[in-house]
Amino acid sequence: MATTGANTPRERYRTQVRAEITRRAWEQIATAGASALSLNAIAKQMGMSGPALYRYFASRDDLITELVREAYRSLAETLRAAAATGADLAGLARALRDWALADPQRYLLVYGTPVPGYHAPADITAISSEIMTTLLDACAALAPAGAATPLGAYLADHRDWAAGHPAPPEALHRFLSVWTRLHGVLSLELAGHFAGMDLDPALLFAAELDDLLAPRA
Amino acid sequence: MATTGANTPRERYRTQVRAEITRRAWEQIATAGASALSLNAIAKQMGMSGPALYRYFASRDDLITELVREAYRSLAETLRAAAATGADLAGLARALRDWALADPQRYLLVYGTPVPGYHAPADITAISSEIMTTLLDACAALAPAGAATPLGAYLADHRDWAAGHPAPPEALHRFLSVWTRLHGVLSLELAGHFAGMDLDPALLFAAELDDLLAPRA
DNA sequence: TGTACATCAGTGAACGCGCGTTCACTGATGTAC
DNA sequence: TGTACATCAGTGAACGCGCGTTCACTGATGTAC
Repeated sequence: MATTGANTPRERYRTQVRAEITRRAWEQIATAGASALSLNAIAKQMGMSGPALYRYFASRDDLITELVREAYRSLAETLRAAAATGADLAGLARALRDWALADPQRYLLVYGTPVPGYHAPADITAISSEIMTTLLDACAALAPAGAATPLGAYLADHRDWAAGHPAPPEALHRFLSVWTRLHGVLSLELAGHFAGMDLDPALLFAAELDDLLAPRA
Repeated sequence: MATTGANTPRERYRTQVRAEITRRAWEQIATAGASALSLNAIAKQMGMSGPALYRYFASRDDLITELVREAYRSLAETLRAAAATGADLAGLARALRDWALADPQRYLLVYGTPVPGYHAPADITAISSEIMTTLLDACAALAPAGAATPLGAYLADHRDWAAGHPAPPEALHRFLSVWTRLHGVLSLELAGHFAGMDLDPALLFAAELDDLLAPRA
């Protein structure tokens, strides 16, 4: 018996309904943000009574956790797929931006303002490090990132988060730059901070990426 | 008559109570995030009945707008004060980080996940551009930022957001880099994404800043 | 193939809660003569 | 200085709302003999 159920009609039905619930939840989040998510509102949209949803999710928090999990999984899969088709770091960066723009609130659910006190379950942090690994691979595959840096030296001693990845310290450094810098442009774009500035965010993102890939002095 | 009231005892009392309301509101936001902010809860904390607050704020949205305004003003003032004491770009960056760490939710209220559909009043965007101006000044005061870049050329044609600031295109480019990159490290730090990675966020921030100030190839 | 039983999706009523906001009011503070 | 009036902070009751969640239930679907 596969643990990945969905064999019997009942199991198929269950996963179908669960999928519809999360689909409507995403719509709601896209419209009004994650804090406005309401089980009752979703039930009403589906023509069901509120309590019915408790057959599928133990609580509202449980649903949100599942959404966070879906978001991480979706991003991990998107990057993995891009890497599988031979995308380099630049390609992964573009895939990241496309993924973020496809559903800004989904990106922000993962990388945006956290709910104070919320702690993600362990399996989610595992997916998160899968994402990092994919990007780290792409960083390591690039030409050497220039001279050793002070931060590189520090990272040589603090590389547990890389989960045994054999990337040299310079690649670790590059990964952190890529992550923080792409997130910087992207999150300001998604938050609308470039609106009204008559700037094309795509150009800012591209310029950031070019600079990240350019050789250094 | 100064429009900056607070002359009569009643006016002084009014501004005092308003200040206490916003102070408690900040405490609440720091504890549970902006979406959990509740007028009734603040009133209860102050030993007042809920409706009493309507003497001071027309609505919950009104209070939140005032908090956003306070946050922008506080940051503008912090940077302005640092610049006034001769701080260069690096000094302003450090002042920014200190300000953000002093109250993470305050930073995130300004630069974090936006509430879909919320539009800030005009006076707030004015303060926002004051912040940009201060940073832009510091960018322009630096040694020339290296060779002209494609983005610099683009910015030469899209500089309305700089509100007539005489900075050369390279300085505009540098400002955007500073803004997006510092925000990148800082927001990931505040969101707790470096937690569990055994990394010192201060070092990441410092490395980002060093790289921003280093001369380019 | 048919019958007895178990599983389980979904309902409707109900609980308790806290929310934002309005309204008519009391009582204290300030103002004008 | 004292009195009449206006201003205004704060109260308490009330409205309507939607929330998450529980519970006992009905009825359909699946399982075992």
